[in-house]
Amino acid sequence: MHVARMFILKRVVSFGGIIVLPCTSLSACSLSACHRLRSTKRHSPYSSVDSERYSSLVKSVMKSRVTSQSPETLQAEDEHIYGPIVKAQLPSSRPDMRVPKTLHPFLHCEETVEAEELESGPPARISSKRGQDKSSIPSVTRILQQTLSPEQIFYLERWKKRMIAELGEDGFKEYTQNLFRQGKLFHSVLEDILMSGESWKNKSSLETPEYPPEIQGYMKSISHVLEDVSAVRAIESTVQHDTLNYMGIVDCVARYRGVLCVIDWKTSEKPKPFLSNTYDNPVQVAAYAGALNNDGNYKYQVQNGLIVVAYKDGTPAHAHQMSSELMLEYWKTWLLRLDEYTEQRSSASSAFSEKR
DNA sequence: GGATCCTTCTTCTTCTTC
Repeated sequence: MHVARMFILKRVVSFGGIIVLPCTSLSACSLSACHRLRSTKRHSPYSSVDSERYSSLVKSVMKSRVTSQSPETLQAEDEHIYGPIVKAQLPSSRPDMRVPKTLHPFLHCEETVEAEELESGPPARISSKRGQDKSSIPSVTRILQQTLSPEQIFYLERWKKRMIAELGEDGFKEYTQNLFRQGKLFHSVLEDILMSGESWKNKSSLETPEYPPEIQGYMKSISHVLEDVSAVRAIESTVQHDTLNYMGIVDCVARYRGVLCVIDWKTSEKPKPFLSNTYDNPVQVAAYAGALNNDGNYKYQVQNGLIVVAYKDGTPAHAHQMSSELMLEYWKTWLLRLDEYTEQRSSASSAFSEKR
């Protein structure tokens, strides 16, 4: 049976919970027809079906359920329903069997400086270096954005399209602006708290009226994580890799349960109970740590990472601690992304000079 | 002082039945 037709059948089956006749095209089996079927009498929905005649069809549909849908098949199906995705690329899986061109070390030197006196002063806050052409130094965020996998681009476009269909262009714009505003507010309040020494530990709860109402839930969400945070060394501080030539801003460097970590705070609408739910966040953290370790402004090394996902309803945040081994793995992934970005840039610039 | 940059988020199929 043709693959696309199979999906239509599958979706129809799930829409109405009714087995319908095989159809040769979407027009022959429109969604409105399905709704009509759905709204008909509820008693014994299978009574009108010649089950013997369609038993092989039913079997084949059921058998196909073990096969997961891929971006290719979803795209074909979505194009029937929503029309083609404007920026769609042919998705292909990217099994990372590749190795970075150069395996730059994650740490600047093997001996990690652990001098206690470094922890005594206030947290560092190095703002971006002045007097340099910043446009020539790409940021971690930009590199990650420019090197998203085709799958990521596909699912993000698909999500955007669905959201616009639901909220409209303006509604979608407002929705994303609101997400950004909340994230920024959360970060800035957290920054103040962490700058204030460890006074947050004297509070029984971070859910106090002094914080803006829209982020009180997030503060409650992270309160149990903050209990384990100590010795804050840097907040919202610029890091720049001396040789790999990229920069970024780390949210926080502190000890979490006694281990020095690069900490990244995130707000999320969906629960992210596993590290694998956080998409590129681990790569981002490894990139920051690698930059910090190779930035002359910082006299210490950080081998571990922590991603904290906070929730608006106050549900306890998920804190994903990354071991030094895991950080090294993500460091390699980061180096690959960096290679990819460099290749993109060089091919773009050579195309530009050819044009001229 | 204005312009620009970084960052802030968003993704992974989806439903019923027991």
